[in-house]
Amino acid sequence: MIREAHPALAPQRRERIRMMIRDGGVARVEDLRKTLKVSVATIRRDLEILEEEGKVRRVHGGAVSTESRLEEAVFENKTHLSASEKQRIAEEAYKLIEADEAIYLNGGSTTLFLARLLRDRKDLTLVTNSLQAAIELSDSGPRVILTGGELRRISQTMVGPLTSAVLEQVRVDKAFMGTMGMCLKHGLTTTDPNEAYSNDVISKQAGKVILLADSSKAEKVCFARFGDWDAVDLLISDKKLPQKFTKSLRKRGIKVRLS
Amino acid sequence: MIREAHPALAPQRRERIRMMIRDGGVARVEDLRKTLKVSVATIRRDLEILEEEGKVRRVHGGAVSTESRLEEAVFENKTHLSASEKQRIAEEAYKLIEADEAIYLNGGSTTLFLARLLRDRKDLTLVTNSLQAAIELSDSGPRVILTGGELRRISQTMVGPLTSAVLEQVRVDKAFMGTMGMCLKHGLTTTDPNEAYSNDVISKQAGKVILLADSSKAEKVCFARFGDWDAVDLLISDKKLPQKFTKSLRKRGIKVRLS
DNA sequence: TCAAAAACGATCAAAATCAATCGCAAACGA
DNA sequence: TCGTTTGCGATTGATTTTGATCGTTTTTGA
Repeated sequence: MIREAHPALAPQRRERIRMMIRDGGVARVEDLRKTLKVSVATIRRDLEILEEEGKVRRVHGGAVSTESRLEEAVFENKTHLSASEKQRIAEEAYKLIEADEAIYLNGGSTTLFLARLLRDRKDLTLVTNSLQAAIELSDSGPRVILTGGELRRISQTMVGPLTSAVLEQVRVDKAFMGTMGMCLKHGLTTTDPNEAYSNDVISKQAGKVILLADSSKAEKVCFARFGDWDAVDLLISDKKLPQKFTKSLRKRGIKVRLS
Repeated sequence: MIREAHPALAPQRRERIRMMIRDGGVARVEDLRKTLKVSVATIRRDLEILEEEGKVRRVHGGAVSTESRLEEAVFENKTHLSASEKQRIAEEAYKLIEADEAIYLNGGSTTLFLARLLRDRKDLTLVTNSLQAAIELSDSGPRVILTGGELRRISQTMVGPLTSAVLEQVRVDKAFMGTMGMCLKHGLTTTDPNEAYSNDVISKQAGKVILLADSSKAEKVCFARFGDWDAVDLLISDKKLPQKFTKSLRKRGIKVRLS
């Protein structure tokens, strides 16, 4: 029987399960097994304990949350839509992060996936305007710096003029940015002008700007424009991204990586 | 048997272990052994001592922090310790809030109770450095403005120099402040200097400073001093507060209300 | 309604971790 | 100098955790 080299401590693992179930509302045993890299037996035992503690309720195939959290339908649905693409994009992005770097994550489901990968990276400094990312890393992981500002409920991010007060005082090596829309002609767009403004500010403070966007975002245009393609160093997307899109960007000197 | 040339003194080593566990939330025996270059037996003995002192909780494979949220029970216990007093104090404080006001809440369990009472107050603007308060009100309630800054894991608050960048740009009608210690002689104190500094800054930006502290805080002194009794307009506490305490404050022109 | 598939629970063995014990070496005081 | 104390490392048997197996139960879909 081969055991993991440096397994997480049991309470750590259970806490993570609890978080996943709380945030997602539900979790399947199989998904937990893959994420945590332990056997289903262990997952089941953990769920049993968590159920005794009243933190989750077991059902056939997994468990559901008892601590009904904020999680509104809108946000969650978006997270699970094309979740596997987002996961792969996040994993690809993770490879770019070197030791002791300072990075920025904005709000959005793709960047949240990336945040979850940072749990064991105590060497990093993470700057973010995403409340969800902060919650995810609130018990362990990198040094976390929140931007502050007004809480925008629908996206669970901090935005507005106050945000830039903090942003202007930090420098990050890499900014990983999710976006709502990316269009060759109209550039990068999101729904809220305040959100756009924050993205703009941090782009200028970042050594490299790395755009994380699955193919569903291609040629979409939202209300508020931010940055410009020129500011982007690298786009990480999935294989369904139209060839034309990739080509055009590369012609402009923007690297494109498809996971 | 080969011993290290200049081994750290035992208490030094234990302090280091305690710090590592506090910062990281957890530590495994094997990792500690490699870091500190002593045998596992020694690590275990140290953990045993630290557990007796209540500083860590041992688990199979290592130990977890008792101060972090990982060990939910402890945090919850602290919240529930004299919970009814805190609840009543919060309710009393709530009565002071008028329509359309801007208020500030710092971190702490008492202010968290107050935050929970604000769920239906869409007219208010809430400024806070407490992640927990923000989560509590993340789906509905007042306009929420977070201060930003570095996330302090133990208290789940945002602190440090970056915080003041935002704080200096806002004005609030009333600041509701929890504290760790209040002493007639040594003033108001908390455990972390950064936390203290944030409290200081907002005190100056507030129309009225209202201290929320149950009687267990009386005559307690912690490490980092903030503000001063002169800055406080009103103290809300419970009936167990020593008479002498109440009298002395009133003589100084500070209102005291016992719920 | 029935059969295949998936998930479950119980059980056992391997591996990691733990606790108890011993002995050594340095520090200390008489 | 000598005995005592203290801290540490090593050994060994016990305990805990984990993964795999297998028979049973639940779900799913025809």
